[in-house]
Parts: sequence; structure tokens; C-alpha cells
Amino acid sequence: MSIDPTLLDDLEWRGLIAHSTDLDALREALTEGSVRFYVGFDPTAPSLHMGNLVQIVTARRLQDAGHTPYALVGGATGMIGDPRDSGERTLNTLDTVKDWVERVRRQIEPFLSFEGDNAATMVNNYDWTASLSTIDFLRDIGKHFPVNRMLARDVVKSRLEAGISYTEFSYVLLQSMDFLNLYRDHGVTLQFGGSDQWGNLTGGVELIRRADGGKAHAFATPLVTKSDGTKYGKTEGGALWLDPEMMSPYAFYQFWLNVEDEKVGELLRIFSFQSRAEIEEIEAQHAEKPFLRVGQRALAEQVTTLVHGAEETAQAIAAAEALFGGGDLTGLSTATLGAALREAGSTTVDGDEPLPSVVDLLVLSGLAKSKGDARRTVSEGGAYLNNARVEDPDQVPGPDDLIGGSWLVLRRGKKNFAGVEVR
RNA sequence: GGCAGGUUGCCCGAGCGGCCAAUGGGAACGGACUGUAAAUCCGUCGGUGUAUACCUUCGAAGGUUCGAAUCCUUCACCUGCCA
Repeated sequence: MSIDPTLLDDLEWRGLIAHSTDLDALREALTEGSVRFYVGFDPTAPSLHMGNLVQIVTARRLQDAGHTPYALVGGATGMIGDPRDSGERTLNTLDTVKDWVERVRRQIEPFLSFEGDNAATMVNNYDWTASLSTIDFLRDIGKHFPVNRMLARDVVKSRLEAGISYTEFSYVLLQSMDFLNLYRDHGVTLQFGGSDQWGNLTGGVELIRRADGGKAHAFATPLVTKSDGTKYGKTEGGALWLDPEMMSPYAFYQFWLNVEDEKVGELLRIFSFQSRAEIEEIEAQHAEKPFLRVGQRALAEQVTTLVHGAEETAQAIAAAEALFGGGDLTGLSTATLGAALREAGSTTVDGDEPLPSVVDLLVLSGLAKSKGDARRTVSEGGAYLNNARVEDPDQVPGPDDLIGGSWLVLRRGKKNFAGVEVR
């Protein structure tokens, strides 16, 4: 595998480097040969999310450019918990962490190549942390961490008032130790992570210098936020999960399709594997005629393909076209409509029973969280049956409403669809 | 261990015996305008076929009272000061 010398320029252009240690030194290292680098993922949930995806695509870019990935799953650090502003974490049980470690590992693997000269390696920091004695830890690692410096970190400072346990306070030592171990055992000299990880990243670089007199590098990717600075991922139902069980490919596709205009370019640069020229072309088209949503379409298609594959993406697109297409749903074939609705989310109702009212259907389909919510939605004019606004909350769909003899299309607001299959 | 303060709905935060399903802000949701965008404006935001009603909710469990998120007791957790 040959080394791509333009890698760092590309990363910078994509805005993927928010902070870094000596950039010139890193540039030199990245052009000299295949750099062994690592990026860690803590199992804090059963699935990775959009924030992790930034790291994943960045790792892939580095591997594509000839460098050698070590993907770390935090079996140990996941049991401790990285301090965050919102307060002390609740510790998860060992079984939970073990389960999540496996899930996270399986989620990462498809994004990297495990073949060739620069094949990726999966590691788990539990392997070198679990058996470590407290005495060794305090002597060999703890000695290199001045508490006054640790206290100065922003996360820690922000937590001093509300409280922070020794457990979370010590987190940086564990992550730094990971870097040191990978440096010693595998020659890993670069770590990157999200910008909230910056303190942990530099902790490792410094530990390698203090303990071994070694030279290592680190950079942080930016935190992806909405244009008003708040976090993404708080869409309906929570974070933007990569696991199709937790977020359907349709919902995933819809998220990207609905990205704000101002963010399209930034997100394309971060997540798309298209070249600079191609992305700039899309941005130009988008700037000229934003209402065509060329940027969003490209972004949604590419990211969904990356995460869920071409087939799921094609179905998500087909579903979107069917549901948002013309408005006349009756013109669609049952097969097309059924596929679209299953993609968007659907429930089944027994055709031998009398059909439930629209209000009940809204609750059954999950579009409303209670009957009151459903009634409210109807009275606000936000409920639709087969693309026609529902005026009467007690309306009961009749046989004539069944598209293709078996489907009802419920909608809440402009873009929340759910199917009801009657059989 | 002692003293003081705190624990309220998705989040932040008022309320400190009845007028409290609980002020306000944010998030979220719906409508209008659009382009399945943003901004803006309007509305909604515990549950119940809608009710001067009932049920669940103000850290947990008891108690006082005609009546408690509000008072008392115990417990748990958090913060500060003192030991």
C-alpha cells in the first residue's frame, strides 16, 4: 500500500482537524510511511451513533491513505465512564458492558479493511487493564499525572461544583495508558478522537513522553452541531443510531435529507468519500438552487449507503419517493406502497375486527403517544389519513379507505408516516 | 461524625399548607409560510371518549391535617462548611 502524501491536506480541507499536536511533525510522520494509529470507542450504548461515525470515516480515510488502524473498544474504560458536563454517569453492569462491547466491535468492523499490508486490528483495553494491579497502576501510570493539571481540565472544572467521583476523575489515566500500551506493544504513534476527547488524547501523548521519552501525535475531530450550535442527534426518538434495529435505514436517510442548508457542505466534507472537486461541484449546485436539495440528496444517499448498504438505501429512497411523491397514494401499487410503509414503520391490524378509529390508529402506529396526544393532533389539523386531513377524531376508516385492499397511510404533520396493514 | 443547603415533569428551574397537573425558559410536537431547509408568527406540550370529574406525578417510605410538592419523622443520594 502506498502512502498518500495529500492526506493531511485533505483532512484539513474537510475540517476534520479541530485541534492537533504539532501539525508539521504529524505531516512529516504521515508522509514518511504507514503510521499506526488508534481510535477508541467506549461502549456507552448498544449502538454507535453519528458522533462515532465521524471517527469511523476518519479512520477509514487514514487507512485508505496507507496507514494502519487499531480500532479500540473500551471494555475497561466503558466500565468507568468518561466524565461529562451533565454529571456523574450511572455505572453499567459487567454483563451490559460485555454485550455492548461485542455490538460495538461488530459495528466498527465493516468500515475497515482487515487485509493487506496495513490491515486493521481490533483491540480491547480490558485485555491489559483488567489484570493490572492497583499498586502498579499508581506507580507506573499515576505518578505521571499531576493532579493540579488534571483539575485544570475543562470537564473536571465544570464538575467540581456539582461533584465528580474519583472513578471518573481517573478516566484520563486509563485512556492515556491505552495509548502508552499500544505505543509500546504495537508501535502506535497517533491517536485521534472527538474534540471532547482532547484532554484524554493529549494525556496519552504526554504519558508516552514522560514514561518512555517517546514521540506521539494526536488530533481531535470537530464536534458536529446544528447551525445554532446545539447537538445533533436529538431527532424524534433520540440519538442518530447506526444500528438498524434502533433506527431504521429509512429514518436514518430522512435525517440526512432534512439537514439544514447551511450544514450540507460541512457534513458532505466530513462524511462523504467523494473527492474535493466532486463535493465542491455539489456545493455549487446546492448554493445556486437550494430548493432542489441536491446536497441533502447526495449526503443522505452516500451516508446511508456507507452505513446500511446500497440495497437498504435504494429502499429508503423508494419509500421516500412513494410517500412524499405526488400525494395521490392510490396510484401506487400495493407492493410499492407496502414496501415503503414497512420501511417507514408500520403496524398490523386484524381485518376481521372492526377497524379502530383514527385516534386509536395514531396511537397504535406510534405516531401519537397517547389518545390525548392523538386527539390534540387531530384538532390541530396535523393528522392525515391517506394524505387527506382528518377532521373528526372519531372517524373510522371504511373498506374504501384501504389502498390495494389492505393499507392505510397515516401521517402526522408533514413528514411522519406510518402504515397500517389490515389483514 | 456535626452543621447548613438541596433532590420538582424530556432538560434547566420557580412554587414552600387549599386558587397546583404545578409559573417561566429550552427542547419537542402541530399549523401558517416554504423546498420533507432555515428564520418568523400562532398553537400544543401527564393520563382517561372531555369531565366545576377521576387517576398518576414534585427522591423513597411513613405521619400530621378536612386538605401536602409545600409541615413532621425516618431512609437514600448530592453540595458546602466544620471535624
